[in-house]
Amino acid sequence: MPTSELDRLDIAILEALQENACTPLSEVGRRVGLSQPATSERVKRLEDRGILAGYTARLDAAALGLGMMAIIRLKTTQEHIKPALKAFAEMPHVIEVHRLTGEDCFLLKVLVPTPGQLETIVDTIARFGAVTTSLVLRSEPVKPLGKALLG
Amino acid sequence: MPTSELDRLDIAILEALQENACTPLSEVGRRVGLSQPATSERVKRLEDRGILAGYTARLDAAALGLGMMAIIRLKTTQEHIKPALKAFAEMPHVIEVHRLTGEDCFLLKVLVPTPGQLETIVDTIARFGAVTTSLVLRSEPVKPLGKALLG
DNA sequence: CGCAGATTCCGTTAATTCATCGGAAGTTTG
DNA sequence: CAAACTTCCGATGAATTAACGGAATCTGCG
Repeated sequence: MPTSELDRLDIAILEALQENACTPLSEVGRRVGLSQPATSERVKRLEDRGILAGYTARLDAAALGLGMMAIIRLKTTQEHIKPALKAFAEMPHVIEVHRLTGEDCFLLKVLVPTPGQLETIVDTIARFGAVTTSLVLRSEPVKPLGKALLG
Repeated sequence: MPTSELDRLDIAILEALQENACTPLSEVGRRVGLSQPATSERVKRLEDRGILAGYTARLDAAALGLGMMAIIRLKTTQEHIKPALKAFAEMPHVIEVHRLTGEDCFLLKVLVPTPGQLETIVDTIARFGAVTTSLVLRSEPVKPLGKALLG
C-alpha cells in the first residue's frame, strides 16, 4: 500500500504545515500533543518517505500583475504531442500541463497580465490542433490535501 | 499598478523561495548578491506587499495514496450554482474549483485513491447538471511563477 | 512468560537561522 | 547643497531547529 499507515498525528502535522509551512514545530507539536523534538522527528520521517515533498512560497498571481487565469483545452493528433509539450515548456505563462483521456488531449492552465498575452498564447497553441479557451471568472481557494485522506 | 516595480533581485528571491522555501536566507542572498539582512528585509517587504502570500508544504499525492487525478467539467444552470459550490466545498477529494466562461460553468480538479471514489464524486456532481470527466494520464511539473514575470 | 530489539517519545543542549540595531553609502526632494 | 529617504552592510541577540542520551512502550520469539 502506498500510504503505509499515516496516523492521526501525521495527518494533523501535514495539515498544519500545508496551511503554513513556517509554523514553528514547537507550535505544531503543541497543537497535536507532541513535543518539539518528536514533531521534528515525524516531519523528518515524512520527508524521508517522500510524502512531504518540499516547501514552497505561495505567490499572489494578481499582486504580481497576472490577474487573468484561463483554461485552454487542446485536441490534437499523435504526431503533434511531443512538439506541443516542448512548446508548453517554453511558454512561461503556461503554469500547468495535463495530458488527458477523452476528447481533448491536453488541458493547460495559464496566467497572463492582459488579454493580448492570452491571444498570443492561444494562437501559438492553435498551431497544434483545435483549442477551446475558457476564462476563469473565479477560483475557490485550493483545498488542503489532508482532508482527502480521511474519507 | 499592481506590480509596483519588482527588480531583478526580487524576482530571483521569489524564484528561489518558490523552488524551496526552506533555503536559508543567507544562501538566497549569496545567490543573488545580497547579505542575509538585506535579503531578509526584501522578503519582509514582499510579504507586506502581499506578493509573497505565505509558505506551504508540498505533498506528494501519489505517496498519499491519491494516485488518480481527474478533471471534471460541469455544465449547469443558474439556480444550481450556489448549491453546487457548497457541495464542492464539502467534498474533500475536490481540490480545485474554477468558475468558467464558455460552455461549461465549472471545472474541478479531483484527487482520488480509486476509480470507485471517482464514480461516487461524479455521480454526486451529476445531480447539478451535465458532467464531462477526463482522467489525467500525466502532468508536467507545475511551473514556478517567476518566469512569467519577465515576458 | 519474559527478554532482546525496535520504535517513539521526552528533556536538554548545541548548532543554525532569523530579526533587530546602528551606521554608511547612495538617491531623491526641496 | 543639505535634509530626508532608501537600501545596504556587519554585528549581535532572539528564536528555531537538529542532535544527543535516556525512559517508556510495543513486537517478535524463544
